[in-house]
Amino acid sequence: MNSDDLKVFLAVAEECSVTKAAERLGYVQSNVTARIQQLETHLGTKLFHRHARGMSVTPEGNTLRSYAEKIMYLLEDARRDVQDSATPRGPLSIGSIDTAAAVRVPTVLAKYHDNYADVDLSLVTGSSEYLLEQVLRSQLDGAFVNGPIEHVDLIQETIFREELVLVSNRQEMDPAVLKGKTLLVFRRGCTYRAKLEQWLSTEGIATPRTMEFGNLDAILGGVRAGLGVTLLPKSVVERLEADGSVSTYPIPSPHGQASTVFIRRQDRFVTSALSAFMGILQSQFWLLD
Amino acid sequence: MNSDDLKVFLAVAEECSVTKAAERLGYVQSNVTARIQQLETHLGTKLFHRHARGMSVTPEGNTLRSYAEKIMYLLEDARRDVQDSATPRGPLSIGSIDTAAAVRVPTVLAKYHDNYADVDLSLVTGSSEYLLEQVLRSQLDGAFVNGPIEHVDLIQETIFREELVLVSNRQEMDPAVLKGKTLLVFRRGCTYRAKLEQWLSTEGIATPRTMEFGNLDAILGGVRAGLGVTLLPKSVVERLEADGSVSTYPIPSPHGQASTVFIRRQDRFVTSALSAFMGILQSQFWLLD
DNA sequence: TGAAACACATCATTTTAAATGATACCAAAG
DNA sequence: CTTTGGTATCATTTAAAATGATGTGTTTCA
Repeated sequence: MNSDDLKVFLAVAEECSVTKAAERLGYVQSNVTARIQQLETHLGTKLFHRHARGMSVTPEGNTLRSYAEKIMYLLEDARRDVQDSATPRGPLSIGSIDTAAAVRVPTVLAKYHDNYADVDLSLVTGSSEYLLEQVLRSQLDGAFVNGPIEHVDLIQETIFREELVLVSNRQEMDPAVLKGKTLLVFRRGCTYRAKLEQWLSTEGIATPRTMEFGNLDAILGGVRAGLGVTLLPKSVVERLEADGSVSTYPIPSPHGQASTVFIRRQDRFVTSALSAFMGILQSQFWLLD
Repeated sequence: MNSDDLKVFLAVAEECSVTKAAERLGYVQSNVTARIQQLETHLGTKLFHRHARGMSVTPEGNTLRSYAEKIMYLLEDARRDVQDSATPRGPLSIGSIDTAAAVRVPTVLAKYHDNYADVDLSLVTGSSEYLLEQVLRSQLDGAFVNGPIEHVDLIQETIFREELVLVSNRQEMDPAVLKGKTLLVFRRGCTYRAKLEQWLSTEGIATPRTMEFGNLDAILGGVRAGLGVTLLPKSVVERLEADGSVSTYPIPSPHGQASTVFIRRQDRFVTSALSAFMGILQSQFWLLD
């Protein structure tokens, strides 16, 4: 048994399918079948249940899986640690929630790129839940998400605190106008929506109807068109408010506070590229807590 | 890079020699050379310095080495964890210092063998230092050594406490007789010797001359032949004392106390065979502390 | 109910990577 | 200045992995 066997095993375990795993690995199906069988023979254990829809891991397979994952991470970290020279280079994948990506993160990225041009930087946006998952799977080196996060495998550092405001195209703003209004929110995992509902329940106002949008610009477009109101960090709408296209209403504490944290996997090797990124964060923002 | 590459790499790193590594792995030298070169090319880093006497790892090589060791252990543990069925079987290597091997351990081994005949049990004797090293290298599943041990990678459990006594062939025994006597000790790493010296310094008696022996029987033979005296756990010489061939003199506390601990690697998978062994220990002795 | 779609298994064949064996080379020790 | 003890090179063999075509069994749905 070696790490290549485990790589094949893991692919099948994750895809629950020999065919899909083969596709992902760039192999032909029969090869993957053969290698799984070989591994099972070698260990003297059935690792998968076969059924018409695909494969599913047995308890023994599950045991192996946790080892296999650790080994894969170690192999990758070993390569990085050996190759990583002092000056940052190579790929760096950062995730960000849409709101942070709109106002805070761009300046960080710009400064980072100025200083470390050899790093191939990429930014992925998505919901906090999605980004968290990606960081856990080591698909992202780190991500800005809504905090606080509770997870043993992650390290979080609070980067900035945001003041949440209700945003509308009306001139005067008042919580009461929410009655009968529609709330425009992100599709999934919107932390702000939960905050709003908490607040409204203390105000004795019923939760408004909601419309779900896929991105920030769509939401802001909707607000300007009078489609409804939304809840966003003040910093995101500051410019729009200044030129009069929207008006805002601050949410009182504690509901009006949101923190953005930078998360990364606790046990993975920190590349010099990532280390430098965190350095920029520290230099640009007070690291809170 | 996969775990097979790392296995070859580790062998060379440990042997400081391609030739020896090849021998150990059952390969031909040119193959190992080629694979190391390939690995270096792949990582873009020199992993070894070449000199006339062999190879030595570079700093980068050293970095890789720690990862490689972890990965090797994980691979072995994965196999064990998946294969290990509830009923203990397979190999179990236990180490023991000579004194414990003489009186306490045999009964444990006997009982273990009675209960778990399918386990292929082996016992290695040696100094505490040697056994500790072997356990750390996972050459032994566990070992009885003189405690206490301080090591983050090891778990220790105190198994029995021994009362140390001076052993002589004379009838009357007194610390003063040590003057001008020779002390018979084990070659290296003898904890008892240190204890004796501590005690003697409080008694104001000069450290006696010493003779070094390789095993317990030789020491006891020497004592009976009037060659000198020795310091051993009371339990070891109880039988000899009863039949009158030696006499003993107890060392007062705290110098006269020695504990025997069972150590095992902290982070390795505990096979059912080892688990059962520790179960026997618990049933036969009070686990102290 | 039967044909299409889907998924894993089997097997003969090809391809690739690893291992071998012979030899060259190099530096230190004698 | 030759032997010894080590690594590097390279043509060749061998073994393992990957492929491609085909078989078998299950579900889906017309």
